Amino acid sequence: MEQHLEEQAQLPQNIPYNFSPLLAPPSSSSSFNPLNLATNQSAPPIDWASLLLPGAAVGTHQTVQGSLLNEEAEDNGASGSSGSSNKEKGKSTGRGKKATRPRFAFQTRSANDILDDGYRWRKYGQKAVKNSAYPRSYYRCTHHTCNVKKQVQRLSKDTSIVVTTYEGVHNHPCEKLMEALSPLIKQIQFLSQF
DNA sequence: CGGTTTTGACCGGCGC
DNA sequence: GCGCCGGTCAAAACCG
Repeated sequence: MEQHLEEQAQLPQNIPYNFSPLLAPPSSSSSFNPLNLATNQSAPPIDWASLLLPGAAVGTHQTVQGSLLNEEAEDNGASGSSGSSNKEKGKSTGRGKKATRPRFAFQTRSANDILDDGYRWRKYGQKAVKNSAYPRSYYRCTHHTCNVKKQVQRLSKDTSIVVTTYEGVHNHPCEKLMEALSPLIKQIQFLSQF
């Protein structure tokens, strides 16, 4: 099933950016848009790495396009149980009780496979996919309370394009972001006391 | 020495 | 039922 690459080539580029620093678990719906990302079609592409880390010299890369895919999946807290891993991948269509784990993918033009989004990832797998000459890498967020996953894949057609697919929402703040924002926050707190 | 990457095995879904 | 294919596990290697 590799057709979804073609699908996302047709979807509009509404990037929800489910990034939730200091945000409670998914009880409240997340149309949270911390950086007030304009989704104007005339807006220039966003250089995420430059936003998140000013000091990082990560070559030239730009977000080509992104898409949102909703899929039913939910975390099972039991992790590390060796032997048999019970995965309930229900194909139930009517029961939408579980909060849909958001999956969103975007393509990036970059010479570097791994773009630093401020979170820390641990690679747990790599597989060769059928229609691509390049392998797909699987990453997981290193926070134990957080089971966000992402996969990175380079297009065989255009080597300069990297497809990154995020799955899930972080339930913890991003350290690098907080670090970068802390002077601003302090300034705001200081100013707000007058 | 602790965390991360590597890499082959394993497993489950799906199509034939 | 079987084989392909994609996702994950886990042990060993690697690295700061």
